[in-house]
Amino acid sequence: MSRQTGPKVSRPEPLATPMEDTDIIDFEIIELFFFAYRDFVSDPDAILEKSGFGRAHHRVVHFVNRNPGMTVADLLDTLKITKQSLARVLKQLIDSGYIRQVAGPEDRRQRKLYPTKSGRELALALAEPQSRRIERAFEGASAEVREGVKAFLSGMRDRQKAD
Amino acid sequence: MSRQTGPKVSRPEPLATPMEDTDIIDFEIIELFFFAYRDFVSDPDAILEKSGFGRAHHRVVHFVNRNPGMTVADLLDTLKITKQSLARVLKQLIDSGYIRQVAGPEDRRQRKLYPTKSGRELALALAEPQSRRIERAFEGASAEVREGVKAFLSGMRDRQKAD
DNA sequence: AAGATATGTCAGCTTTATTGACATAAATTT
DNA sequence: AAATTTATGTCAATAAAGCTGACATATCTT
Repeated sequence: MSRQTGPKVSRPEPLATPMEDTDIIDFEIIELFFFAYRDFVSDPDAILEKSGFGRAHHRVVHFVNRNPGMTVADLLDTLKITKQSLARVLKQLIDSGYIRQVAGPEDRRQRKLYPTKSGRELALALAEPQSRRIERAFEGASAEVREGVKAFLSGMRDRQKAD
Repeated sequence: MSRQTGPKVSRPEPLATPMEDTDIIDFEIIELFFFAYRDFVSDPDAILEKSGFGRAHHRVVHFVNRNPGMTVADLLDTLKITKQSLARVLKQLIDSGYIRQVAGPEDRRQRKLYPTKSGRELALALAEPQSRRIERAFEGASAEVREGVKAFLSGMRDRQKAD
């Protein structure tokens, strides 16, 4: 296929030894985290594709339900995506009747976002399998471990970057 | 803008109350997990974009380094993506000298994948900030909590689905 | 010899993101 | 009042990373 035709290039030797955890690198957790998240989002993904929505819609529905009245700017800040990326997704959710916009009572430039009843239901339906998965993962865990997991996940976040 | 022009459609009322944790839904962990993962992958993303690579390249480099000699089929299985999706990314990594293919010694149809020296270095460079983040998140955690976090992450994975 | 398997490749499509440019309405500053 | 800034929306083009379907090749198995 790519059978080395041109002038012979000396290619570096392949390494056969696996990369293991070292003093400085914790590959085990890195990998566990990857698999955990991959499967964690697969539940809602399966539900969403029936409605023609994707992961991006899920995030928007989730946060608007958690913080009704949040503005578009708040949402951009939370999701760390661009305005244009959000726009399409948000428009579809509004057109489908899952989210409503209301002009801000003080600042009328703002568009405050609220879930509708069906938006609330969608958010709950999406969260349910994830929540069951979490409960399963906690099976047999002590209260200390449960709190420890929360602290760990919280500690994985970026510290506030100047703004 | 989208100023309701046509026949008046009665739109559902917006809901103003936030969704809180219930007996059945654990929104807190769902959200912590989202933020944790978002920031966790942002470190390598920043490194990768300098080389013109993306998240997909990272995953391939990681797993080939962890399991040198794995085949293309193994990788497809691990990443749960399609052959065609993998092909483009893998080709770029091979062309750039980070990964080498070697025909299987027993089954010569197989292409066993190995990292080169620079492939190993890339994998380590990508893992390093993630590992520091993990260590930071574990600060002050007891051995029990550390084990509990691993068990939790492991428990979040899908159980084996029949194959 | 026939069929199955592992891989590669071509062509086209979709989703989710990106950037840049510009428009509008409302609030704020001068 | 005029100018500027802010919050939002929108148009156009692009990119990354996935997808499906179809087909080719080499190799192994029966």
